[in-house]
Amino acid sequence: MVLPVTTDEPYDVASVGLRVRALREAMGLSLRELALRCGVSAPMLSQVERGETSPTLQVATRIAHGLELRLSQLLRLDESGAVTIVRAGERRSGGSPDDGHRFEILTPPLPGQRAELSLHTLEPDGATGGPSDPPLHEPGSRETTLVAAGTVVLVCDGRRHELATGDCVTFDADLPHHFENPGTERAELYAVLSAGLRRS
Amino acid sequence: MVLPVTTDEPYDVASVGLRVRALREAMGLSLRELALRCGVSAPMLSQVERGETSPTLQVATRIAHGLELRLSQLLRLDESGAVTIVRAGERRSGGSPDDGHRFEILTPPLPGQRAELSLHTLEPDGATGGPSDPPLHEPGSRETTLVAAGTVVLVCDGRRHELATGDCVTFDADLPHHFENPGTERAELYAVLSAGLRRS
DNA sequence: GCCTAGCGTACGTGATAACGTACGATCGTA
DNA sequence: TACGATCGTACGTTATCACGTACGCTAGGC
Repeated sequence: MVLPVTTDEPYDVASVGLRVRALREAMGLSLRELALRCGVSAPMLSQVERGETSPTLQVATRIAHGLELRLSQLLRLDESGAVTIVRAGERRSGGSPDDGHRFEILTPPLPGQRAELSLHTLEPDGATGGPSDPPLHEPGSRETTLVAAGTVVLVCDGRRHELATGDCVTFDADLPHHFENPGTERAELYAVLSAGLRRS
Repeated sequence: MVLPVTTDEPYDVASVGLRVRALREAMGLSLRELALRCGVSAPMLSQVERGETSPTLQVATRIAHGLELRLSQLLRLDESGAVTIVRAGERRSGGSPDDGHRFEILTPPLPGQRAELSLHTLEPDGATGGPSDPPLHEPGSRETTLVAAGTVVLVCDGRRHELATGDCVTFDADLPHHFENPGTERAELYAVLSAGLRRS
């Protein structure tokens, strides 16, 4: 297998320090106060904030807890602060009329995005497909799908789950899965794919 | 200020090792192969996988890259593997008829959830409210909202953004914000709150 | 003015993370 | 059966993480 080795370094470790400092100051805490809260020495915190050292997962976890968030939250680099709007007519779309599955992606194609929202349409009488089609493992990702219209069947890891209009299902997206529309009317699905970038 | 110090340890560091091993084996890689990909020695990887050591953020980042994901993705502990369904009639709901804002939460109330999906209804003629109401900073969280019906105005950090049916907006949820419905018909919003647990 | 209290950071020590090497176990092949 | 190849892990050394202490600094108080 090839080794793509993402050359772009999404977050350099130093930026974590800046984030820690910003969060700490936003909470009005001093280094020693935060040190007490999380059980990490104040000098250590100082070094981490200045990027002079790379903390252990252990202490990084404690630091995150002291800031009242999870380590995975702390490590996100989303600097993309502003408001981004995707107008109804500007959606990225895909799928094919052949198999009766079409979809539109409602979130912007920015890197560092945490959740992707898409609208899927499944034609009646057995059309199959869905948010993350055939292979698409994307380890660690998770999917939430809302049935906005019609009825569908989710086949996840070999098990079938019947879903009616208004039902909402959450599952690990790195398991093999797909949706089917056994009904006689068109089905619409809203899918939230979280923490797994669709490598566009 | 009080120090709530979340007593529940959401993820123990050891579980990261299990996840690394699972992902590596899922990709069909040996310790040495992964070692080459990410620039971390094979013995180190072995120790991390067995939870015998807590890696530095630096090497943890490299390990994550070797597994083709971000560190924040790797660190999520969602062991809640299975499929969870919230039926249309079983939604958690809230809001008040007084101010014209009601909502239903479509995702299950499990801890470790990465994205929360909710459906909001804003009555016409100036009803205000929205996904994450008044204070609710939740540093680091991010929100995606789709206008499913009607027209609304997002006021985020003092700036007004007009949104029509089908428009989709993404922004940092830790900024002060709310939605208004200046129109004459009821508005419906789907909101995705990611990486910020609504502390229920 | 001085003195105390708080801040963030330099210093030196002990703990340990990370490396390279080498060992037994396992497997496919001759 | 013996062999080479590869697996995962134990070992010893070096680099560095993380601690406690101590320093210079900037404010408020008597």
